Amino acid sequence: MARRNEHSRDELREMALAAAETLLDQQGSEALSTRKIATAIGYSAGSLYQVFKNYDDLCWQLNQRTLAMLLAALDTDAAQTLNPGAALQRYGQQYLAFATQWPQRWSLLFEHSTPLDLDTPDELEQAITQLFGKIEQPLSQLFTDRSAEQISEAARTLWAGVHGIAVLRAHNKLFQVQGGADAMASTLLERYILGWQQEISA
Amino acid sequence: MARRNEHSRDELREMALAAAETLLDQQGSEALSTRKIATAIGYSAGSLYQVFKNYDDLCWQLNQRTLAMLLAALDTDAAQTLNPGAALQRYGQQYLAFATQWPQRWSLLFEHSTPLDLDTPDELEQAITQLFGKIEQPLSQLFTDRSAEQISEAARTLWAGVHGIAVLRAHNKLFQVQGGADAMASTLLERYILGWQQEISA
DNA sequence: CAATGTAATTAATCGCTGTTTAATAAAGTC
DNA sequence: GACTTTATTAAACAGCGATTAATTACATTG
Repeated sequence: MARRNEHSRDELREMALAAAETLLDQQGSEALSTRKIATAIGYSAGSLYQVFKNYDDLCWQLNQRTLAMLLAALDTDAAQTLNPGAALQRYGQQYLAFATQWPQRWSLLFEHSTPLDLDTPDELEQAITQLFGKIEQPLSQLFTDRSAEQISEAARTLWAGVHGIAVLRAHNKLFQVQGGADAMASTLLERYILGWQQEISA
Repeated sequence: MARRNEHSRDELREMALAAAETLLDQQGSEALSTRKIATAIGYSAGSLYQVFKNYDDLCWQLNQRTLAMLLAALDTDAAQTLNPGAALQRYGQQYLAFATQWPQRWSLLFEHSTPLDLDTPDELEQAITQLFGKIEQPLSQLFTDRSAEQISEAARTLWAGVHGIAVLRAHNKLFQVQGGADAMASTLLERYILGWQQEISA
């Protein structure tokens, strides 16, 4: 068959990733496959290997797009105008909301573990660094007398905490109250900050 | 071939689960398969279906054993003699240590999401409830004037927080400092408790 | 325009997976 | 010893990621 140049390489890549996102959203990561993606865009499965190194590479590129979406979702300029504590609260709520809105994409982002041979792509690591940077900013406003390392560690701790809440909620069954995740993240952030301020004044 | 009754049903089940744990520890959950497990115990893959409903069921039973191990690891009576704050710290460190010692089993416990059709087995839910109970005890000692619901929510929040730290550490690359997880969990617990106490006195 | 070379696309194949089915062999029963 | 029951397996099925050879379309040259 081979209708050549009907789509450019980049077009094919974009079509495949878009189709994969749709399949992922509708059927979950378990049901995702090269054959289904290829069929969805009217190509053969083998053609995907001209655009992706392998299935793992395709997943990384999916995750990269998801991370970009997540960063954009946290990029409301409202965070700039709010006071630092409220900004942190807002980040937490937005993170949980993102995990709710895109459960499958968000889940793939963290369930897809690096298969030991290759390490995390640079662009993914940069996005994660960017994510932590967002949290460090209001934190450094709140704790001006703390070192950059302490701010960085606190940012990672708080993000890990909110992430853990999202993880447990995603795996159902761990919370009886459904609306509890938001409140839990809120108190986690509030009490951590209050406690840290208490440490300093002591 | 069919040498019958060489092993009882329960023996076969035990052999399969033990072999699966070895394979899991050595090669990870991705490499685990019914054929490999069966070969390891000198049986055919089909024989496993007399003891396990399906592969998912086998994973659930693996996870059940892992949860039992985790509960046992947290069952040091030292927690009873320590003051509440130190007991919580100890639980956190022991949880992180468990995730370090059994990375593959611990990972399977949370990566293996329920495939929608069947819900989490009762025995697993009970074990999780037991886990939360352990955390609630020192918390209720620290915060005697709080309601059971508030204690319960705090226990889940703190456990989610420590769990999130373990998750991020397991997926490598998210922390530059390797020994940082312990310190992060420690400060998370300490500052949360301090902050909560501050809330009360206010 | 025709011939050649090149690159895209696919059908077929490989080895793997979980799962089911029919055949087989051993044990229990009368 | 004959018959039933049950454990066990080999074989098959559908699907997976990945590779390969063949085919088809395009581009380039003479």
